[in-house]
Amino acid sequence: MNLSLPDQNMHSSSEGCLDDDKPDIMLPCFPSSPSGHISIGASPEGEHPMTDHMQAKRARVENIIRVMAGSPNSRQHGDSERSDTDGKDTREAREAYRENKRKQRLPQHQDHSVGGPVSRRPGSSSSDTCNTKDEECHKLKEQLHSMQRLLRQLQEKFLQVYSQEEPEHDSRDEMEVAIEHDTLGETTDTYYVGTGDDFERKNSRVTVDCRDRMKEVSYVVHQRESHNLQETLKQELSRAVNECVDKVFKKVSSKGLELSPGKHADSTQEQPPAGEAALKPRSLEYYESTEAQSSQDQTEALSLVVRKPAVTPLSSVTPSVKRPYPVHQTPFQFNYGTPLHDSQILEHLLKYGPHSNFGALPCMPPSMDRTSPDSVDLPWDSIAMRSKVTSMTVDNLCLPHVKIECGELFFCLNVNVNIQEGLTPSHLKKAKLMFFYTRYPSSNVLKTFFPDVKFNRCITSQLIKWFSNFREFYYIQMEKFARQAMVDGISDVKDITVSRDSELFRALNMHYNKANDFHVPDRFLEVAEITLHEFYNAIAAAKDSDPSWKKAIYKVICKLDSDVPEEFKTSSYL
DNA sequence: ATCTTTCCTG
DNA sequence: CAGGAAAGAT
Repeated sequence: MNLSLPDQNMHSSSEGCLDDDKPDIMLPCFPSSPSGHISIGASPEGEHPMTDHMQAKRARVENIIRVMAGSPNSRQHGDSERSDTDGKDTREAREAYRENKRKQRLPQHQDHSVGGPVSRRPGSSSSDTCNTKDEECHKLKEQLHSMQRLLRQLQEKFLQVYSQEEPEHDSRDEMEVAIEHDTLGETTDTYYVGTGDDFERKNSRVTVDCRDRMKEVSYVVHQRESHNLQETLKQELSRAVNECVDKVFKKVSSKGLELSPGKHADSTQEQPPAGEAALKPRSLEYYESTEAQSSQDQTEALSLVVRKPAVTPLSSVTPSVKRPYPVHQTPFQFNYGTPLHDSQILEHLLKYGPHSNFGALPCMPPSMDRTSPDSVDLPWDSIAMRSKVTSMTVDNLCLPHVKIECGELFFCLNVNVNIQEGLTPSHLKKAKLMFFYTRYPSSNVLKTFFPDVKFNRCITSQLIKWFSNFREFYYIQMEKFARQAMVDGISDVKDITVSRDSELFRALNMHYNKANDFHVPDRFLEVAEITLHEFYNAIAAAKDSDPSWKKAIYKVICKLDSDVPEEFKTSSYL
């Protein structure tokens, strides 16, 4: 991990904030953030005004993804998924008990300026525009080619799925031939000569359409060397992707994924455990049939529904796929500073699948089998493609206006694609690092910065509890060192400083950044120093005789939160 | 009344 | 760090 975030992401002055008397609404004092504190990614849910239709559609697709991939996280309690390094066997039972006991709803308050500025530079000015344009053009061309390649892979995978489900039609070879031809540049309309299978025809049509779309983009690339090239190409490129993916998805839908309208219920309701059979590949027909026959027992939000394996005996073709992605997979690094290309997104999806973790790994609950990493790639491929197709279309759905900033597209994908249930040690690590920026994160902030976590009451409480524990340790240290300063006979608060050499800092760093592989922002040192001063002053004024003397200090400190850098949304913190 | 936070314990 | 009681906030 080489995270060394620039300190200008932090508040540079605390005084301005201190004057604010509203602890719930933070007013970031960004000297260098014209875009301010508006989060572009926003929260994974709800903040994009979506129609009911869209939400229902999205919920259905999410459910499809989950079911099809047989997510290892499809089990019941989020907490039971937590990687349990301390080996307490009673944890799950305790969690279940706690979950049942808890009645409170998720905290929804205090949404202070989620997310920091997106350091998206307005682009270089006039001087080097020529070279820049050439570079841009070249990059875009590369993107285009890459996307074409990926599209072919997509189609190939797509066909693999169907050829497995419908072995009577050996359509795959046919498609491979088509792809081969396409690769060789043989424009042909003979794609769907052959089986006469309707689906094949449709899919081939998709292929042709997509390819034609790509050709349009190519045409633009070659024709437009003008000053608007960059934007034009971006739009063309992205539109092409969206259109193609959408077409693919529509074929999937027409093939058998039409689900009954979503019955949105309390999303926090319990789900039936999926069991290990949940990860086996299932034919689309299976979904159709079970959807029809068991629709009455679907009382939960579709996105949460996981089919009980007992309902229908599953194919025994692939015995035990426990994990749809490689255990030792390199976490996908994403940097908003360099917007991710669509093709990279596709590539990642193709490589690792929709449930691959762009961020945190490992994310396997201890109960899951980690011993068979070899089994991951084979059957997963077939499952994965369907999920990929639908996953990507989910994002299409949530961005119908074709907002084409790659970063946003990726964020949307990331949210929808890598949903984890349960918090892992890497989530804990990330939370600790976030503490360097925010001591009092709102639940909305937490949701924003843990987009790969499927939140429920329990998870939210746990995350909040983490920060509560962090604070506890923090304040204990502060009090301890403040009292020590008293004992040491320091009479002036100004003589108390917190530097990276300070013992106090070392203690804190050891706690929140044990690996010491994260560059703690200077602002945290400032906040620590302020906190220490507050404690010192209070103790010096003998205010600690008041049982609630710390409250005043908490009130001050809670205003010193900074925005957590965007990188925390997607980067890996392992 | 419900939810958040702190405090204490293990 | 989690569990739970209790205080605090709304």
